[in-house]
Amino acid sequence: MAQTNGRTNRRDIYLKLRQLVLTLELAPGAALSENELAASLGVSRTPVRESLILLAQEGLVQVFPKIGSFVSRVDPAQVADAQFLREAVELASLDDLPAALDPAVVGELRANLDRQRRSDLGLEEFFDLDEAFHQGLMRLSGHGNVWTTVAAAKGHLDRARRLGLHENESPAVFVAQHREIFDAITGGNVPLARTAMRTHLRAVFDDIERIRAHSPELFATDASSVPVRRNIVVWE
Amino acid sequence: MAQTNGRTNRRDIYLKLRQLVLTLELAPGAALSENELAASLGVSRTPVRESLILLAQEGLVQVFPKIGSFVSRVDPAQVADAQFLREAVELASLDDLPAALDPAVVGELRANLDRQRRSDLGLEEFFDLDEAFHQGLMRLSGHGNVWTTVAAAKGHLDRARRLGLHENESPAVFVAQHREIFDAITGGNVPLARTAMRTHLRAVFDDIERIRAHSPELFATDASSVPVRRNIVVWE
DNA sequence: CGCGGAGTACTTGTATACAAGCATCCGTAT
DNA sequence: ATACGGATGCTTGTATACAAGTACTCCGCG
Repeated sequence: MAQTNGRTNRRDIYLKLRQLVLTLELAPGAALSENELAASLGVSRTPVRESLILLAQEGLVQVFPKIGSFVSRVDPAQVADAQFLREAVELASLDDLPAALDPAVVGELRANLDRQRRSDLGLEEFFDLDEAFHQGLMRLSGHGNVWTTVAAAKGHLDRARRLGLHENESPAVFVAQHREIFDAITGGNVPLARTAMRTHLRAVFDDIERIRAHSPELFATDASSVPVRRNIVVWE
Repeated sequence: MAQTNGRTNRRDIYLKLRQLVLTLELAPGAALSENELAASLGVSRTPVRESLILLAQEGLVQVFPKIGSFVSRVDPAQVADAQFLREAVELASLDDLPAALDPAVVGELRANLDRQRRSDLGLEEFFDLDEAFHQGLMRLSGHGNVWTTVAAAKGHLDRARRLGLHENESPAVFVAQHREIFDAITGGNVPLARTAMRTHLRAVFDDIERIRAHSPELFATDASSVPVRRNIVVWE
């Protein structure tokens, strides 16, 4: 928790850039110029640069000294790592569920699921609800804060998921799986919840190779390859 | 993964400060001044400041705008979170062990264990070996890179471990547990490995309350409490 | 036409100057 | 003696100037 209490430009810019990267509005491989970003955002290089450093630590951007900064391409290895991490954590979390579930969180999850079933659900709305749903499950077992770490590590996975859903059918199948997991948990059937959770988490992951064949330019090939310096910074 | 290829002052300073915090040479609660650190290290504020921002994101330091920066006190909640995370990941890793273990890694682990059994083992050496041992286990199942994420998240846990061992007996019991885990793995007995691993990981954790009673000033009480501004920056 | 090299325009890394805010200490008034 | 207030010295946040290095462009030469 990089808590800088008072509102600072850096925090705002960090969150904004992070959002742009995760939503693919800043495409993998795109060149980022500290100067241009600073000019676009109406601030100096300092907060922009510090934000990029944080994003680099998360693996969302790559900074090559004296060369340039780039939105990192989706790295299949990092996607697999994030998949393993979240699966391990979320499954272990199910084993720590208390006998009496917190009714407030349960109600919140139920409301979340209701919104997921709305027919006019947009993609970004679904991702927000999905994120909140999984974090809520972690809170049920008292490990809500661990989700922060998982969330920080799964940037590559999230981008791959977005790629999959952008060119895929509706997220209806995932919504149904969410329901299944939730019902198993509230029904006290932990083994069933584990099975449903594992199935759910792997559903997205198994799609990645297909996506990669479809849009190879968004994926990393060699980890140390330097992207071309082109300014594709077009947004808003 | 924050790869800035060419050597930069920032990377060096970041690693140095991180080491000082994790080894408790910079005590929890100590005040850090960007200016003083810069002067001590012979550089300007910029690389120091950027390092502190990274450490803040890891939760190892806290930055209060216009007030000061402090080495974060050990937060029992974050220790518990890290414990849960590493246990989930390391146990799940055991389930992914291949039938044929990589002989190179196995040999490396064996050599590591031999060094752990040396009678003149220093504490810092033990911690280094311990870190390498657990990372090696993850590599056996092909999840070596995930250890990076776990390592980044377990800063508070590591500091608690050091506190425990500083005032505790020798790490001999942990070395024996390492051996037990290793033997179970090479013997192909995954269930036994899981049991041994869980026992091992919880051995340290269960000691924390005792340590806390002994040195309460190093632990956080209220998450939002601002430490006193005193310059105890004494090292080397 | 092909190729090489100097110039140039960009990049990030670092240092420094200034801005804004908090805390403490000290002097003054009550 | 005590309460209040302003000066002062610290802090981090931001902006900017400069340094070092890469890559591309373009012109001249073979």
